[in-house]
Formats: sequence, C-alpha cells, structure tokens
Amino acid sequence: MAVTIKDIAKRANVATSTVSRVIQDSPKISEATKARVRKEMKALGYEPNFSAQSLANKMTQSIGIIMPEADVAVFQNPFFLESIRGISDLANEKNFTMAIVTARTDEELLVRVKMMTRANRVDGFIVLYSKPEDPVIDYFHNEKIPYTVIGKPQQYVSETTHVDNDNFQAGKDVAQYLIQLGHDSIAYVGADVSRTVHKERVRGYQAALEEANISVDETFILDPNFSITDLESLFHRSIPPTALIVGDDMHALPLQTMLSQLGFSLPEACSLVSFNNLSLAEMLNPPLTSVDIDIFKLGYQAAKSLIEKILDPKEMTKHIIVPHRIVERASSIRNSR
Amino acid sequence: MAVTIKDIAKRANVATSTVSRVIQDSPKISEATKARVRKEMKALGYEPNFSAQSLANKMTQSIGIIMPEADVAVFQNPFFLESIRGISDLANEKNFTMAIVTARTDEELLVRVKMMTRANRVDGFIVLYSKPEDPVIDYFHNEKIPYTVIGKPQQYVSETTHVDNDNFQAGKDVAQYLIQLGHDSIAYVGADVSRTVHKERVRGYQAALEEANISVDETFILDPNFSITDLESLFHRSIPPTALIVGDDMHALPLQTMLSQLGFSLPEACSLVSFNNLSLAEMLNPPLTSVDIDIFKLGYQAAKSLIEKILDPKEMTKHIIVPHRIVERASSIRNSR
DNA sequence: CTGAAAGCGCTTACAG
DNA sequence: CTGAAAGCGCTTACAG
Repeated sequence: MAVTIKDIAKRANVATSTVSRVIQDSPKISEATKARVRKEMKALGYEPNFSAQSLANKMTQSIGIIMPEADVAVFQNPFFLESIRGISDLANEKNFTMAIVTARTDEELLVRVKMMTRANRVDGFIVLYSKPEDPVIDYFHNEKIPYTVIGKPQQYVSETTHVDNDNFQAGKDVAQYLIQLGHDSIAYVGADVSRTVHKERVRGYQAALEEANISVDETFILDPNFSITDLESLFHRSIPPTALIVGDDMHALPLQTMLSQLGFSLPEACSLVSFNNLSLAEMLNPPLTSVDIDIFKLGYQAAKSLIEKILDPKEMTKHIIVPHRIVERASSIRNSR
Repeated sequence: MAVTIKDIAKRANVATSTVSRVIQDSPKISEATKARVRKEMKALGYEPNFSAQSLANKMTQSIGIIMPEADVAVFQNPFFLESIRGISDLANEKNFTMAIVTARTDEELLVRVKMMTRANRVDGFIVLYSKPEDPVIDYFHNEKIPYTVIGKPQQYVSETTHVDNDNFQAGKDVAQYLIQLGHDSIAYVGADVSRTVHKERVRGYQAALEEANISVDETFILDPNFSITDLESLFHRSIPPTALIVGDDMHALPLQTMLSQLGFSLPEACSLVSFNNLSLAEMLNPPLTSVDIDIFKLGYQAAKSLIEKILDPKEMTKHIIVPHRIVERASSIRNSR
C-alpha cells in the first residue's frame, strides 16, 4: 500500500492534522515541526492521495477540455493539439490534470459533460469551439459551472471569460500589408463566414480596403468549398486579383495545387497570405506568409483564467486578446502589374 | 450541494449500502428495489461522486498519456492528436478519463509521473513514444504500474503490452508495390533509423529488394535531415532512382519542393510512396500514395488493453498488431524507363 | 502552535 | 435480499 498521512504522522510524532497542515504549508505550524514532517515525507516519498484530497476539499484539480464533435478532418488540424499543448503547459504548472471530452454528437457531448460535472470529476471546462445555441454552454451557464472559451462565445458573451485574437484587426493588418505591397485587387479565399473568426477577419479586410479607397466586392470572397472553376472565374474577371488572402494554412495547399493546375506560378502570378502559421506554412513552396495567432498562448491563457476562476470564484470575467503577428515569407511580394 | 447516495437512500427508503449496490448493478439486489432506487436516481439526476468512489475503490478510472518531450515540431505532427483521439474514444466508452502528461525534459517527466502515481491520480499509462533506457519505463516496471506502449518498446519487450504496426511488413509491402510497378531503382528518403519504426521498415524494404534480386545499396537511404544537395547527388548517380519511399508524409512536402527545384516533375520523373496517410497526403500535388497505419486504432487498442489490464491485473501481456494498407494515389505510377 | 474528532461520499465485509 | 458499521485518506472547525 502507498504511504499515507498516518505513516508520516507516526514517524514524525505528530497528529495527522499537523501533517495535513504541513502539506498545505499552513502558517499555523512552526518551522521546526514543518521541517521534521517534511523530512519524513521526503524519506518515504509521500504524495497526498488525490482522491482523498478531492473528496475532503470538494476540488478535483482537474479541468475538462471540450473538443468540437469529432470528425477526422477537424482532429487533423494542428490547431487543437497546439492549443491543448498550451493548456497542458499551464495545467502542469498548477498541478491540474486535464480530461479531454469528445463525442460524436451534441447530445452525447452534453450527456458526458453532465456526467462529469455531477460526478465531480472536473472543476471547470475549456471549450475549444464556439457555435450558436450550444446546449453545453447553456448547461454551464445555468449550473454556474466555471468555463472559458477559446474564440468568441456566441452566448452570454459579456458574462463569459474567453480568449481570442483580435480577428478584425488581423484581417485588417493582412489587407493593409498587401496594400502596402502595392496590391489593389485582393480576393479572400476560404472564408467560412458562418464562423465568427472568419467573419471578423473578413470585416477587417473590408475595412482596410475601404480606408484605402479600394472598392469592396462581395464576389471577391470565396467560401472554403471553392472549386477550381470558382478560382478560374475569379482570375478571368476584367480585373483579376493580384493577391489572395487564405482563410487557413490548411487551405493553402489545395489552393496552390489548383493555381498551378491553372498555370499560375507563385508568387509572381499572385501573392498569398494565410492564417495560423502552422509548420505547414514553412514547408510550402513558396513558403507561405502567414499570420501567427499564437495558438499555444490561446490555450495557455484559457487555462490560466479558468484555473484562476476555479480557485477564486469571485474572480471577474475576462476577455483576453492574444496578439498576432504577420510572419513574412516568400509567398507575398510587391505587386508588379 | 450535489445529490448524494444518502439523498437517494432516504427517498427510496433503503440503506445507502443498497444504493451503492444498485450503482454497481449487484445481483444481490432484487429487481424490484433496483427499479425503485433507479427511479430516484433518475429523478434527482444522481451521479456517483467520483472522488469518493476512487477513494473507496482504490481505482481512479483515469489513465495517463505520456507524450515525448514537448517540442513544437513533434506536437504539430497529427500522429499524436490522432492517437489521442483513438484513446479518447475507448476511454469515453469505458468511462475513463485521460490526463495528458508533458514535460520539457526527461527528469521533469519522471517527477510528474511519480507524483501522479503516488497521488493515485491515474491507474496506468499509455506511452506514445519509445526510446532506449527510458527512466520512466524503468519506473513503471519496477513499481509494477500498468502501462502499454504505442510502438515497439525497447525495454522489457516481452513483458510489456504494446500495440504497433508490422513495420517490417509495411516496408516490404511498399517496396513490393513499387517493384510490381516496374521500379527497380528505389531509394528510401527520410528514414530515421535510430527509431525502431523506421529501422524495421527499412529492413522490410531491403528484404523485398533482395527477394526481387535487386541489389541493396546503403547509400540509397537518406536520413531525415537530407539536403537538396544529397537529393541531387542521388539523382546524378549512374542509375538514379525511379521511385522514392518517404519516411513520413510530413517529409513529403519539403521533398516535393526540393524535387521541383531540381527540375523534376512528379510523378513522371519519380514515383513517391510515403507513410501515415495524413490528410496532408491527399492535399499534395500529385496526391500522395501513402501507407495508412491506422493511427486511430493504435490509440484505441492501446487504451483497450491498458484498461483491461487495469480492471484485471491477471490479464496477460499482449502484443497487438494493427493492420496497415497502401492507399494508392497519383504520386506512384508504372516505371517507364 | 498542536491534537482529537467529525466529516467528505462512497464500498464492502459481516450479520441477519 | 438488505442494513449497520467500519474504512478509504484526507481536511477543518473546535478546543486547548
């Protein structure tokens, strides 16, 4: 059997309550006896039993991470692992454990989440997606369960702590960057405007165009299911684009393929700027200019504010913005047309 | 406060011990009282307190997942998230939770693992990497802590349950596939033979060549740090390769880039076959023929056998082979030279 | 500054 | 088939 508080108490000649207070480094205990107790803990390799602590404390020191409904494509996007890595980093620091929650459907997810909270398995949740009318979010809200979301929540916005990029600004920065390179015909490809992230970036892009007195053309925006034909007609317009903003690095690869099939060679025919700065971006040919949104930090900050909230429920609601920066590579060049 | 076993007992007019037996669906309890108790559980939305169960049972229903030392590149490889998804799937099924363990160094990792086991935070571990003389593995082995490894363990092989592909066969299959396409000059690029996976695949590749009476040339094998110059000299040999086997889909993209910089157009100049069948493989141009090693199932099976071992320590050691299959795409064609 | 005792919410021999 | 009681390993008022 593992070593318990009793073993330590006996060997250090104190009561178990004293040992417990030493574990918590309570100021009520004299340094002398702390030292004595700690010596015994070290000697026996004592580690407080986690379940017993949780039961007595009503704290699990564990957070749930909610993934969007699992489909392979989503999981292969490094975004998730990278944000989990950020969460994990902070969690390890604070001695918290994480439990990843996945499910095939909304209902299944809700069942699991309810089970986990009722069973007191976790103290709170980080939600890695955001969508309208999410029953899971409603549940958290109604039951007053601590949670933070990565991205922009679509419910109870002002009351929920979330960490996000300034996506409007990111979209604007990218457009302005291209405008400074002399581009005045800039299309936006792979923008899933049903998602807030992309909607905001597109708004930023449009704002930049307006400020530069470039006319905004809605048909210059292609959703992520664009076909090679869509792309072709884009380039067959009277004024074809000289630069493309791509919604996600993951789209850049198929896009490049299509462009080369259409006979365009990059970056001469067209500059490319994308979002996320995955390691993929460096590998492409030409290497892709991409906006680094610091996914790791999104995860890290989400975990940080969730744990703060758990440890102190009076902690106020926060809205944290993680800065982005454009990582310039060979795919974007000065416009020569 | 959450609803407890006492609340249920009171409302169902039974002792708490009876409720506990109903939770466990013990055959000792009559169906009649089971039904009565269950009705109350449902009515109150009761879920047994997890910490209390763990404490009483000495079971945490939680498994640790050990990642290799964290560096960004590793984390961006979808392999890990995909195997975690497989683990997660089974874990959810069995009502287990997972805790991801990461660290920057070996020592830190060992400290965390010790802390977690001593604190009784998890019942066992899945190790997502394998390397020689791993102190973490030694610790598990000495303390008799259940663990399974994904890949081939390098210590206590026969005593440790592991799940892996038949990498020798996979390497052989790939080579034979290319041989059938008429290739007789096949190089192997991006093989990190310090890792068992790759060593075995290379052995399989060599075996296939021998069986086909093709001479085996060690200089036809390039490690993952190959430069464009290495590649160039490969193709400047008296008999240049007509096909390349690539160690990992992740290497295929930079490889393609280099080849195109050298003026080769694929697949005419050279066929390509790779491993892992990440979603990346489909996106490449030409789409990449790749060996699907079923990463999801590697994770799923690892979790399955670990949990079996946890629930029944007498469960025997297993060595599970997950089948692979070649997914043929446009990057590999019949040799025309 | 320290200890004895009750309690957290379960499980499980033991008795009937 | 069911219940009363002890126990899992901690924490925390309460008393001194």
